[in-house]
Amino acid sequence: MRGELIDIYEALLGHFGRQGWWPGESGFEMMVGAVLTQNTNWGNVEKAVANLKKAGCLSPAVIDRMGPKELAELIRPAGYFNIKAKRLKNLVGWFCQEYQGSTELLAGLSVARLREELLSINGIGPETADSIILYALAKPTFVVDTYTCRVLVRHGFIEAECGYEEVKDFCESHLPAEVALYNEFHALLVAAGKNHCKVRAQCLHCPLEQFDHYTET
DNA sequence: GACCAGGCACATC
DNA sequence: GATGTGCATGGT
Repeated sequence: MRGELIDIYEALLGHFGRQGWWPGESGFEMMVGAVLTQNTNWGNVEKAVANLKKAGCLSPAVIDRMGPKELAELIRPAGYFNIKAKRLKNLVGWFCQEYQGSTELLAGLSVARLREELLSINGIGPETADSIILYALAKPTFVVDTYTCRVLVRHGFIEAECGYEEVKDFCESHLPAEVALYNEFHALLVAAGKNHCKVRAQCLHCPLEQFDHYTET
């Protein structure tokens, strides 16, 4: 018995508990964090966000006006700071120009429209777009990342060759479209991905051990 | 010192 | 269409 996707969720929730994502005090801070965390440890993102706050720069209008060099200096701890400064400027420029830097205005759009617009911005790929829609705007779209794929492949839910949209469609078609569920599940998959080896090594009660198709990779 | 971390765009074949 | 590469800091 492989179990259903929702069983994986329940097992992870039971083991790791609620993750409380996304860390951030405002929708805009979450948008910024979504770009800064690209291929980057969250601890480093927090340092960069703290720099922005300390400098009084964590607002759409300020970042929109800043020079890319100045912005890059502030976000240096997040790594890839030059490219991320450009990406942030692209995102915030669009946000200010089209939506007056208002997350309320942005949240008025449909998920499909938001995805289309976000994906057209250079530097915003599918995971960043979905993270913004789900976490900053609280609208239901499933966020896929490397951990999602790793865990779901291990348990035979998807093929290793599946692309982003395929994995997303699979998850959305096997779960109720609820923001709170999508939110928590993604965070739990990250926790599972991070803790996987440790959990397997140290305990006989890996949260997913009950499921078949379990293979070490 | 090697390896990894909550990706993405672009060049090349 | 698939595969490879640059981007960069900070923790383990």
